[in-house]
Amino acid sequence: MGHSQASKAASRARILGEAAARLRSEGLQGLGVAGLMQAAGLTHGGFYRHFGSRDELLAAALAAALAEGVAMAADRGAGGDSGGGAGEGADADIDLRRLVRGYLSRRHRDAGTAACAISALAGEVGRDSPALKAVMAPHVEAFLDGVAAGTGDDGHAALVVSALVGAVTLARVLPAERSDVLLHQVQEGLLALLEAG
Amino acid sequence: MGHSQASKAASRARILGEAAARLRSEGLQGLGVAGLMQAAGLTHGGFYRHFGSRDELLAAALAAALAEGVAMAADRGAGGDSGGGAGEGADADIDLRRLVRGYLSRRHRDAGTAACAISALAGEVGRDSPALKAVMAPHVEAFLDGVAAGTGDDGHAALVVSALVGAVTLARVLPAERSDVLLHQVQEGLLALLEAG
DNA sequence: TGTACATCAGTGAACGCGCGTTCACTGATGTAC
DNA sequence: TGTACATCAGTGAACGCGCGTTCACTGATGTAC
Repeated sequence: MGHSQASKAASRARILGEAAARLRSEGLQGLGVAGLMQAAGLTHGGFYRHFGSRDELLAAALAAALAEGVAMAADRGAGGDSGGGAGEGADADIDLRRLVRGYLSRRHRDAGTAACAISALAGEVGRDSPALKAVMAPHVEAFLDGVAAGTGDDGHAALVVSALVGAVTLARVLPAERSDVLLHQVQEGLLALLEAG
Repeated sequence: MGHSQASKAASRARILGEAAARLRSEGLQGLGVAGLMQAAGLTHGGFYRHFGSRDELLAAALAAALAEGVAMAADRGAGGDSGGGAGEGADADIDLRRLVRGYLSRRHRDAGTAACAISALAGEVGRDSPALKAVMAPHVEAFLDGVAAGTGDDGHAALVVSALVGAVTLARVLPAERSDVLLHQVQEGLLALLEAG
């Protein structure tokens, strides 16, 4: 076959995008080289033209998944719909009420492939290598800082972000009805908290 | 060799206890039959005298890990020290302030083998089989109910439990200093919330 | 109480399988002349 | 502009390895007489 430099970059982007999606819906352990390459329309042998090892891919894919979350949060802050991402406030401030409602929506809970990488993977990453923690930690800090910019209080931000992540995580374990109730309760609680300042 | 019925029960208990510990510190995927049996002082072949399959073990070990959490929470409620467990209020009410302080302690964050199974495994279980979710869900509900008995408000309980689980999960990803700060901030926030009622 | 026997917890070698990784190869791309 | 050549993205067979699982076997346990 033999392909151009441009198509190599496209392949890499396709592999990373697919890997980020699989990471969010299947977890760190669910990401296999063979299946990933097949999903990207390639054979497994070519993988090593793009990444030195599966571990290297994991770090890059986690970074990609987290970066997409930032982009999604930015979209939402600018008036996008509900759903997945979480991340720094960047320059534009986050609309906190919108964030709370979107993050604690059934849609985000069931998003699978499109869910926030922090809530989907923090548990596993916390048990994994320092390398992977180092990839995720700045995004968690940026998320905290972004919310703090909205609340004007670091302590409140820590509570809000923890509750967001914990609630979605627990909601994915509970049966449908109770899960919906939990999301709604935490949503109400956080909105009241934001109201009170 | 050949052993008595009493020693079979002891072996099973040893296997399950070791499995529960490994589950909490390594996650669902970290639990291998060979390593587990070796840690229990047996060879891998004997595993199938106790469990029909690895999946069956997983369900039993998850239940055991969660049950130990209930016992730990009960101990704490009765005046035990800080640390791991979370679970239903059983009959005795939970001391909520003590729970918050213990759950959000560095000790619990770093507990590994002895950490609360809900915070350690909820992320993975939420992505796993309905069978495993069905094992964990009642414990999450009991945890919520136990805290609700203390707050007298289901909504507050949902927020508190979500924040506890989310904070510990995020604290395991962040570098030491920021992690400590996060735990402290969420602790303060929740204690203030409990104060306000 | 002592003897013969069935049971079955535990052993350790072996299995099939899927994984991450390697490698010889192909052929279009991009360059040198 | 056309020709010769090096590069290297992608192919697909093969590898070693560890996993969950199976199985023939051992020998103490517990029972029947």
